[in-house]
Amino acid sequence: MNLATNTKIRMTRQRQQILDHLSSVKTHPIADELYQMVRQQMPRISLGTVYRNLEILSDSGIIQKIDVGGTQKRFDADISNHAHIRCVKCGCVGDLDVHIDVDFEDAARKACDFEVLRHRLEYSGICPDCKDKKAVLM
Amino acid sequence: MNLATNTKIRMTRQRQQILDHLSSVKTHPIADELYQMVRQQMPRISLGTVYRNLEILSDSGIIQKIDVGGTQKRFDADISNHAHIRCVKCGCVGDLDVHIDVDFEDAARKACDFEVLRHRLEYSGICPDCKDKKAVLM
DNA sequence: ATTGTATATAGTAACGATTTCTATTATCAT
DNA sequence: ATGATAATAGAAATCGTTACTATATACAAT
Ligand SMILES: [Mn+2]
Ligand SMILES: [Mn+2]
Ligand SMILES: [Zn+2]
Ligand SMILES: [Zn+2]
Repeated sequence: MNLATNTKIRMTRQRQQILDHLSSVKTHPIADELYQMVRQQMPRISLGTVYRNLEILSDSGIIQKIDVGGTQKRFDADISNHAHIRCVKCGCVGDLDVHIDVDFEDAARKACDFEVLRHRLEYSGICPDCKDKKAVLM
Repeated sequence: MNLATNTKIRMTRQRQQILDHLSSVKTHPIADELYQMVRQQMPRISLGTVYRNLEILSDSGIIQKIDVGGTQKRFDADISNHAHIRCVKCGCVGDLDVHIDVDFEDAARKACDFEVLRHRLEYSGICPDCKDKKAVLM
């Protein structure tokens, strides 16, 4: 299951907490980070519940799962179309509103025999914090 | 260690086989697929050796490790700058020579506080084989 | 060709992220 | 309030990848 389903989902206390916490941050947390956040309010929640709900919420199109390399998937309550940049030093992920006026899919259609569906633009670099740390060491 | 190192590496029989097999295909195989290929010639090679050598070869800049989503990393003996497209049905990965005349890094620099280093453009779609299979079912 | 030594190997165990399993509990349309 | 269905906690399992270790190999110097 990968696209948004139109099945209505039950709103459990756990699911609501996960969604609330994810909505309140701009950091693109991994599953375990959300687990730690929600545990403050619900100490008995299980990590499996966090994983399952993140899956259900992203399948429903309410949040998005993002894969910017590295070993862990990240999650974003902002489902608008925007790019991401990952810090090669600390692994943090930031938003990036680049608007490049190019029809990417169309360009790709001319270059292969696939039925082109979507594209993803991802950046890597060094975040402000890590830039500062580097400066201190010099 | 992530960038090309200038340390010279020993050429073992195992390493040569892995490199030869990878160079002979255009399929962007995963580690286990290369393991199966090399096993035809060297039945005693261990999967750990395949993983270690793929790491060493990509650190040396001789091959590239590519991450196009999904759970497994893929490898490519073609180190030229080109994009990839992944089939959402079967997971196969194809090459894509799209040349979009845009300074991606520069566009990103204006949109965030990161020191922008590089970008990656990735596509997903349906490969020719899976298009045919779908047609047969209709 | 022989040697020395740093590096690589096979085989196996460990790891870490994610998924699956199952008995119990909660949601929500009726 | 009831009951059908979906969700939960907690634990075990899965799977890609990495680490460990005793033995073997590559290769530069002799
Ligand atoms: Mn975002
Ligand atoms: Mn390629
Ligand atoms: Zn950073
Ligand atoms: Zn396909």
